[in-house]
Amino acid sequence: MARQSFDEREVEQRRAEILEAAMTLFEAGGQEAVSFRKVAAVLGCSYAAPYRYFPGKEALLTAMRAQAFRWMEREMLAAIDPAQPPRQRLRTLAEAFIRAGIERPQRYALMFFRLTEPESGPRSMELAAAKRDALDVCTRTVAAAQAAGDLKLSVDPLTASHLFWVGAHGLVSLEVAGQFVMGRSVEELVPQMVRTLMQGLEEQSAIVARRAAP
Amino acid sequence: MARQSFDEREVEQRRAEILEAAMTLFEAGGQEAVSFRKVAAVLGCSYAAPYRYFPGKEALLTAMRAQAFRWMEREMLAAIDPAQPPRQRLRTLAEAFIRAGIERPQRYALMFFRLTEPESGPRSMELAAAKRDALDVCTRTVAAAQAAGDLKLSVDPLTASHLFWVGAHGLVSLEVAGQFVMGRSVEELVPQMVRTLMQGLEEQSAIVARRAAP
DNA sequence: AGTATTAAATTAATACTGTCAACTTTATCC
DNA sequence: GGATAAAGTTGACAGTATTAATTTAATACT
Repeated sequence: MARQSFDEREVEQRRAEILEAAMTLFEAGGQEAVSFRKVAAVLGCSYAAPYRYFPGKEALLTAMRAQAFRWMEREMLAAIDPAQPPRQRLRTLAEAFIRAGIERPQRYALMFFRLTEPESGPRSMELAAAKRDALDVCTRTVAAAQAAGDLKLSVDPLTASHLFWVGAHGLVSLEVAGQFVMGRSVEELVPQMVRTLMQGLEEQSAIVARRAAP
Repeated sequence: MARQSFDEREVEQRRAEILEAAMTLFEAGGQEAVSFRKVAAVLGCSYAAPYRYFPGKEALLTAMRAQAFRWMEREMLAAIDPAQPPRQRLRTLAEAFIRAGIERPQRYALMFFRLTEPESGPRSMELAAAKRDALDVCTRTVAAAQAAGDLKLSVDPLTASHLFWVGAHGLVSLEVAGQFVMGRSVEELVPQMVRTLMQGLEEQSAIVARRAAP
């Protein structure tokens, strides 16, 4: 028999090279700067070669999205400071997410600004995993705060972390899409959102207690 | 001298026809189903004719966005029931926004899923106005609730309405982008988000009072 | 009425894009 | 060395946005 395929390592290596080239183009000029032809030009191969490794542009974008979610996860993990009290840690985490998104609007848009289409294939698996892992950082932090007794939630931790996620995403996505032009900056809104969510999620008795004995 | 231009009415009429054709295509197949060539085909003119009325695709999309915001404003206004107490009215408004967005994901994406680029030209003015008017519905409802003494805010009404807007948008945009695949539906999250925001935005003394004497 | 003027519309052309099919190269196994 | 099959290349098709050159047609003035 003849050679049947690259070593799995080689294939994965080539895929990574293509992905890297695509990411380079993306960082330089956003989503519309990425095309199979430009990617091929960067790699010095012909424009149809990448099709051997990604069945279409959507697959390439899916891989790029997964990478972006991994990046976001790292950003969040890097922001966690174990020295901080759990409550404060959650606040820091939210701020890190928001800052990261605002500083890299293109990447954020890649991750979140798209319509759902039926996902399938190995690339989508990886994307789903990356997404889950990023959200897990948030969920764990909420759970830790609750376990430490620093945060008394009126809902379960998973719901609470989802609501934090939703709030943070609302802020970033509106900012990135330029919907705050009404003379108001996100900077003012971020701490207010975080405070509002914390206060709104806490057991009301906890608030009373906190006010009575700070 | 010869004819210098269409009557302004005629020009605006033609523009409206083009916009309508574009919207028809959009409703049928989303953003990628809209092209100058298809619009022209629908209108029965040549593919470059629309350029007389919209300088480029971005201008056409801007006009479409304004229309979408006007639609959202109508949806919200239609949901307002003066018979309801102001507090409940706000809840209803949030739910109407969220429902509308989820039912028309393409339209919602058109409105919110895009990166900021320097806007200019008359079309952008109209878009900004439509956006402002839609948000104003929210702001007015919050202000009315506060004026009626039904809602005691710990922040100014404009900030409060912005936070409601952010929360609602967070929910819709994540849902529309298919980010809730982790086995949780928006339906559960919507009321929780609304309750959390309301509770978090209220004066803490008001909560205590509400608990003491419901 | 006839003609000059000029906006509106059309056509041709450029430069891209994603994707597929046919073809060539090339590395490995027997 | 020759067979084999994967990897890569090339050509082609059907789109896209956009611009420039050109044609059409309607008006205003002589």
